[in-house]
Amino acid sequence: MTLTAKAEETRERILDAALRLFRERGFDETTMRDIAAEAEVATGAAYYYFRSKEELVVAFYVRTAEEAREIVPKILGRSGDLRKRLRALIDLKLKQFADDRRLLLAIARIGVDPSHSLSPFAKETEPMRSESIDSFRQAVDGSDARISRDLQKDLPQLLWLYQMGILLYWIFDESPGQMRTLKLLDGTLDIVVRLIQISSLPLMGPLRKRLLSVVRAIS
Amino acid sequence: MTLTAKAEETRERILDAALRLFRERGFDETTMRDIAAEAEVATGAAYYYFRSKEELVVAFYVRTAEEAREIVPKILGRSGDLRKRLRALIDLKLKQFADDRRLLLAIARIGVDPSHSLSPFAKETEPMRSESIDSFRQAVDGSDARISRDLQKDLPQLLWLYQMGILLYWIFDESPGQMRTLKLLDGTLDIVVRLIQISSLPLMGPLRKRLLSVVRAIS
DNA sequence: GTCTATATGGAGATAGAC
DNA sequence: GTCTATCTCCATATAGAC
Repeated sequence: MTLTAKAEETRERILDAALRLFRERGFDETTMRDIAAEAEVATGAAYYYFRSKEELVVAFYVRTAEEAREIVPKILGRSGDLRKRLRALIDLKLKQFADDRRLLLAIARIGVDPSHSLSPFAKETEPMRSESIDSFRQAVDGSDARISRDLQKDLPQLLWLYQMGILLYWIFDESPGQMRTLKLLDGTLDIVVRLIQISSLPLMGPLRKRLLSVVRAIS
Repeated sequence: MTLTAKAEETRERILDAALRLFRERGFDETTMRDIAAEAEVATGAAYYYFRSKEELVVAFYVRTAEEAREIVPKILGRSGDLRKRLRALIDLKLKQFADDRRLLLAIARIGVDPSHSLSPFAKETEPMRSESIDSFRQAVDGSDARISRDLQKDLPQLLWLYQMGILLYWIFDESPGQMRTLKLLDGTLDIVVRLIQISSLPLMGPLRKRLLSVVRAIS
């Protein structure tokens, strides 16, 4: 998988050409022929580096994940408040994708099919997924919220799922400045944090255990 | 939109041929040429009646919705228990689609894109959607559960959304007999009903109001 | 209105040049 | 290993026959 310098340059040229065209005219409106022409290679060359058009979008997604790796520790250092920490993580993602929001539509189409190898839920994308889940683990563990031990184990995954839901809503949110998503985020994040606290009360043990056993049975 | 008898027969022949082939070899593996050939018409004829391959799946979906219209009142007559009533509605859908579960994958791909005219969330499919939501309204209204008035208004839509989530999970559930979905249903339905009851307590007014205001802001 | 014959344009595959 | 030229197959469009 290690590429020569020349190959690496060709690959980057194709990816850049693709992202440029996707931004200009949209994913569906851009053909692989267009991309190859823009990068000044034959169509087959584009397929040599990216097995499908969707894989170009995934490559973009991977780029942002690499960026995030460096940023996450910084933004988590700012506060111990769980709500703020979660908000920081989600805001980062939204910011990273802000200019290419519609592009994620292509990923969303794949995303609903977990058997597709490029789905965020597929085995093949496990490394990226667990890295993302792990950032939620950091957000939880480093916070000053008191969370029952059993919940603490599965919470990061649940929060990641919550983030995916928010992202999905955002992708299709055509309200000005996507303010509907911001409202959704404002409203639900508050509820989520409150539910975490409520369900961590000893009184809530039975309901919490039931919920967690369902979560474990299906995931 | 009223078809002559002959046209109606052709349309049915094409739809039946399509569903037969979809079942035999799957949606992606069946081409419009295959379908037209199986129905003994030209490719264009298939497109005359169905604007796209997906529309054939939607036609199937509409068939089951028509069936359901007669069955729903019967199954809701059997018990006043909210949990049982909701379970009956969801079980019906699962039963109706049981033999063509994988076919719904084609709808799921569309489904995530609310701007697609065939999405269950699109304006164009509003009649079907509201009929389905209305069956949940019947399930709630006719039950013996005590539900706060404000929640009662939005609850049917929320329950419909819950059902869509279950269906989505089921479509991709490859466990034997889809028992994972049944576990998910068993576990979550219990929690859902309990949450409805808990949140209807006067004590929960503020949290409930916050939740409902979010729901209204985004839908 | 109902349908056939034929055309178009794109995703992806492949043989083989270098 | 990198890449070009060319091919196949399909969804969908369209002109026009009946």
